[in-house]
Amino acid sequence: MKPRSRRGGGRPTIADVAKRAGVGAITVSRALREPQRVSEDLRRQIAAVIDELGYVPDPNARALASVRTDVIGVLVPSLTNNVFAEVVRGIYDGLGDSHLQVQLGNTHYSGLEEERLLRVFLSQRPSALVVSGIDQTPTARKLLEGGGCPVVQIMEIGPDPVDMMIGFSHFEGGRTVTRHLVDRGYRKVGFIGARMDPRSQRRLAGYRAEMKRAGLFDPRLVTTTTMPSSIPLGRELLRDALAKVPALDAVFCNNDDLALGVLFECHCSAIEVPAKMGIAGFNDLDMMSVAFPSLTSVSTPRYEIGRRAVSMLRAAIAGSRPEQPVIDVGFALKPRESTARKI
Amino acid sequence: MKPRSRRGGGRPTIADVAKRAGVGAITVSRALREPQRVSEDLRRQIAAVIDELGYVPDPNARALASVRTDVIGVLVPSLTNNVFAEVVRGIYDGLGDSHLQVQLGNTHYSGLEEERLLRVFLSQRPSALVVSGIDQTPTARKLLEGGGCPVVQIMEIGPDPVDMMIGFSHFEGGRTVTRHLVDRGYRKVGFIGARMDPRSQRRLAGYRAEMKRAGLFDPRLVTTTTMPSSIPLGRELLRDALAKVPALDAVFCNNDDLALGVLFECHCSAIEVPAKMGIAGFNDLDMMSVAFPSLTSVSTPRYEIGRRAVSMLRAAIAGSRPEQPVIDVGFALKPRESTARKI
DNA sequence: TTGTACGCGTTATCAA
DNA sequence: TTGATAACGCGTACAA
Repeated sequence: MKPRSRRGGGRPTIADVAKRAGVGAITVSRALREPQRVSEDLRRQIAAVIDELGYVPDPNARALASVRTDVIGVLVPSLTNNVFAEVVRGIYDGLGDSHLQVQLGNTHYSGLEEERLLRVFLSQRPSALVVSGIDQTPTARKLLEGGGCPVVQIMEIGPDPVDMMIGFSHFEGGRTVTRHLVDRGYRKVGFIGARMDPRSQRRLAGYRAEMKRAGLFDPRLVTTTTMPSSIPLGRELLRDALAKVPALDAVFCNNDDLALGVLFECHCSAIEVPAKMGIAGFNDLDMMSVAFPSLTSVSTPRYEIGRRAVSMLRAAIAGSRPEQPVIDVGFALKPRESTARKI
Repeated sequence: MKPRSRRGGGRPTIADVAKRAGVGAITVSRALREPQRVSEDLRRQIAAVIDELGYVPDPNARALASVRTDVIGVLVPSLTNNVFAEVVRGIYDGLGDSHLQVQLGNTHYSGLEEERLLRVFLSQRPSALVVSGIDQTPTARKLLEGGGCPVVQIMEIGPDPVDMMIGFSHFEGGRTVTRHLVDRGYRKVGFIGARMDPRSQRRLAGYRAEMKRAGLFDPRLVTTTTMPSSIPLGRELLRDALAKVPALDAVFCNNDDLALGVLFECHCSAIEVPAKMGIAGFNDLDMMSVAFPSLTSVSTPRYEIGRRAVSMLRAAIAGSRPEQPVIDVGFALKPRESTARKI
């Protein structure tokens, strides 16, 4: 019989703490997770030994031995995108004093990558999952439904939640902006879009519906690309749009980056904003209100979505199902100088 | 003796695969990790069974049984900040076809939070670690040195690496921009800075050194805040700076967001750029070249830093120490219209 | 309130 | 090239 070889770096284990404190290992375990079930005396004693030895629980061993871990998996299509960065911030803030850990995954706007990450995350037995949007692949949906943990889909709402949902209607958002432009007297209202993920598509659908209602729709007014959105791209797309329709007098941009690019292109080409060109963006990043002229946009409660998503999950983990599984947080049009044309 | 209870969701285990394939569990394990050590026949057979059963290895069990996991921990001060977002992109791209996984941690510019995350990460026995900057707390430094895995400090270089380093001198960066402004004939050159993390501090030090050299330094030219950087904040800070020094004729902004805010403030207050106000930023985000007028900045190889950091780590994991533990990737001044004053 | 026995799924070690 | 056995560190079930 050989001595224990201690394959792991020789870090103290729960057994070391137990021996030193003169108690059973399970008591140490309990002192950590359910202090109220351990007597005051032992608790203090154990705490002292833990401190002395510098004991840190091994999360892997914990995960292996337990049915559920304390991690909540969060899948977003992008970390760079300010929109999701704010959602993530809301999520972290929503954690509060809970023991939950966040595991972040970046799907890069790919349904297949979402599937892959879902498998990776699910293999850790998370206590809850956050996924973005409502366009999961059938396989991903099955994985979510069979995951055995609460799930919340964020940023959008739709008729058929996997479990819970919190977001708003991008179709209505697109419609609202478009109506605003039309109401301001713009007639050749273009749509400029990048990336064109499902939410962008629905904003476009809202634009199209409203333009048709107003009898102003023309497919040549729509300029999109699947390239990632950026400020430089906004400049390019406006040039493309003007090449197709020189009489263009306003644009609804897919998002705020594009809108800022459009503004720069207008400055550079001496196109007056809002007189000769109305500009509206989407999401209302903080730069919109300080640009010159200030830019119209649609404010979306991204931070709140992250925060409330976690609240819903924490409640679900605790066993209480929400009365309302689908929450519409809405959005708010922010009319500014860039569409303030004298009518 | 009770039947195995199968606590974990009933997923197939390596033992199931082994039994079905008529081999030992360890052979399945090897077929997965070191295929060349398993005969062609068995390999195919095992692969078929894995496919049939839908077996997925449990990362926790793997981590528990192994000395090292395949994760590389990455600690950055912010995920929102475009600079670090690009570093992270470089890191992912640098992974290539390796089996390495990335575990991301956000320190929120806090040394204590960095310490905490370091403990969390280290408890997973990562195969390598990436940390940002060179200002770790003494405790964090000890943790890194005792972590038993390769470490690379990124974004900055300094005299005393924990292990490896890749970055550039922020002091020199600040100095270079300042010299550029002075060379263009600006005399009341202000410094505007937000957040003021260690790297910002060193850029400020570079500014100060150069201004003193030119005999132009005045503490009232410096306007900083610890608030997070943003475009709106750039507008505010310029107003503050002008209130202190109405004769201000140029500003070196801590970063590009502030520079863009400064530009908007100039537009709004009808201050001519670059004639009455020179503007320079730092990092050269893509918006800088398309703004109107285009904005001078300092291009920093963030993506490359991420990519090469991973290369260094992969080499170190494979056992080869770099000849050069500290790599200076430099930076490049990008002079544009915003500082193109006729001299 | 505390402890005992054992299983969680995998890999290291050593022998064949 | 393959396999048997013993860890890895912790939590669950049940007993005391």
